[in-house]
Amino acid sequence: MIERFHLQLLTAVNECGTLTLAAEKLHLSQSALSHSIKKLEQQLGTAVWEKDGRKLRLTQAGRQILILAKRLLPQFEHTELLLTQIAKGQRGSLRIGMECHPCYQWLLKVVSPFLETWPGVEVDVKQEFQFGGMGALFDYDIDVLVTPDPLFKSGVTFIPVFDFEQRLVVSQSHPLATLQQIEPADLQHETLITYPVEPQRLDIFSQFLAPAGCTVKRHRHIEATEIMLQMVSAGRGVAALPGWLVDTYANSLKLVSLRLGTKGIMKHIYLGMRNNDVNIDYIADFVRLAKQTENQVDKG
Amino acid sequence: MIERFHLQLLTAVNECGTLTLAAEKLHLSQSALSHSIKKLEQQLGTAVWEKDGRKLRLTQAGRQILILAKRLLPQFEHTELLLTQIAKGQRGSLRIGMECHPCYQWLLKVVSPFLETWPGVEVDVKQEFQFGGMGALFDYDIDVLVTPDPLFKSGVTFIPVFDFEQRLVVSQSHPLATLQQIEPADLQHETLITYPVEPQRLDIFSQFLAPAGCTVKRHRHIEATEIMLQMVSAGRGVAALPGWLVDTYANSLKLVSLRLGTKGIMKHIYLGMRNNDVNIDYIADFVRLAKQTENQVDKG
DNA sequence: GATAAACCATGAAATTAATGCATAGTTAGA
DNA sequence: TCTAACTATGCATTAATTTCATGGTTTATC
Repeated sequence: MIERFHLQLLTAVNECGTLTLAAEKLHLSQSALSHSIKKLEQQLGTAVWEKDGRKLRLTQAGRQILILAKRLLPQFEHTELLLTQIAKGQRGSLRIGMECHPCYQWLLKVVSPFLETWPGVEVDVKQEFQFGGMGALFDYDIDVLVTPDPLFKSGVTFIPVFDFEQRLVVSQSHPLATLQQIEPADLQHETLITYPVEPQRLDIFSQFLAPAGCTVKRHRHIEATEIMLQMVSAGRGVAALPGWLVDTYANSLKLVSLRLGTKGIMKHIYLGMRNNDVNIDYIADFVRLAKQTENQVDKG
Repeated sequence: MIERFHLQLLTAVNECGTLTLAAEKLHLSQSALSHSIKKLEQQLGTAVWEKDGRKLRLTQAGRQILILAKRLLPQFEHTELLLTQIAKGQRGSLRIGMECHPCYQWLLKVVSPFLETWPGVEVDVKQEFQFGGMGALFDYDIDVLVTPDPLFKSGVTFIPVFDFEQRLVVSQSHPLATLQQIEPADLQHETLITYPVEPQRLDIFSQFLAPAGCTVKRHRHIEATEIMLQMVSAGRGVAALPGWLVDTYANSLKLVSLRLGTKGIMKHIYLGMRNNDVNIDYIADFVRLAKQTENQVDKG
């Protein structure tokens, strides 16, 4: 069996020229190396060096091992370096799961500084999960879940990072645009545009229309946030979206956002992660950065 | 320090799923593996697996090591396979040094069957040596020396493999072409074409012209055998070459070869090799094949 | 929810391997 | 022929690996 030590041995002897000097370099006795060589040669069934006077010359076999050493040793060392970085929490992978469609815009603001601070961490964003966001977290498909619906189970920690109001978006020329606030009945003749998810996961249904026993004239699905806003801007329908998100497009698309009900629908975005991971440096920092964005958004 | 054993350990656990089964596969106890893992993790400063119920899941660090394992283990194994072949004498390198210009044609007849018999042996032919063929042999620049001038020194063995007569080549229309044999004085008005080496290494000078105190009208150097023969064919000069070599071109180039002196110049090609290498299977076989060609050439 | 089965972890003892010491055996060069 | 500079080797020592026995956890089953 050729061991890593043998590769180092070959390399050292090759560089130093003699066993004695190689032994010094490896902080071992000349005797130890001599014994190692003898054992290796016995195992291989072939000499690694042949003595030429008081020098050692590599045999054919020895040359092959040296070639192997030159190729493999740097790879060992590279991986070990990587591992010390992982151990120090400087390197890893952060797979973010999104259970909140409009939050994508917000996420970009968090990821951007994160990538700069943590060059060694590979970031990936996933949006579809076979067994839901929680399942993905438990199955190690993702490391952090961005969701408005935390499920406080053991083994997982949820941290609130961002509050916002879910508001109705209409175009500036829409009849509802002048109202102070929207009541469920106001929507009965409207086309409501939402993301293509089950209605019970949409607050405008579960917290607004359903409790009042109201419905809308028509319900349309659109995947992309920007297209959705374009449709609203064109008067093709209304949508329920985070206030801060609407604000960023309000001027350019001539949009107005309105409170839903008297108190408005208040939402919170949570970051969920496995308890074990909470103290990983770069994950803690991700949470910190996520919390910071709130202030920026409020101002913006 | 990540050792080869650790790579095997990671691989085995990855394949078997559990420590217990991996231990079986590696012919060790489950306890031994558990101890090894603990030690490795302490050295690395990071966990390799994390327990999930009664299963083990690789950590980020563990995944890196597994990647390393998948890349390095096959290379270890490949080299070990190579070494067993070297140990059995099935593989190696045969660097042939040529100190006999025209023998190149002959060498091809030896190398061709050799390559078929010894697919694992890498053959290389070298023709120029800083310190002569013997020096190259002693310096391990070559493994076999093809030469007509053996130097019987200790440490090196020379084996005669091939006899031939050095003859004068002239074109069929040359005035000398009708002679039974050539005497030194016959060449005094001729242009002699030779390989570009020192005259003392050319038999026609050292064994034929010089002893008789004769010279030629002109002496030209040409490197390539075939061009040399073309020149002779065109009546531009005469040359001294092995009889068998001339025979192969006699018809196509309208050449005649003539005996030099009454007894002719008889030559022997020797294969020289280091004593240590004489018993290496493929080198012994190379000598055997070299001896065989003599019969073929005689007939041809 | 008790029980058995399947795992992994651990301490201590036993075994095995690696290492160093002292020294002998070579070789090269003065 | 010496000496300096190496490598090889037997033996004692030290360190490591491995096993054994056992305890603890988790999962599945009745």
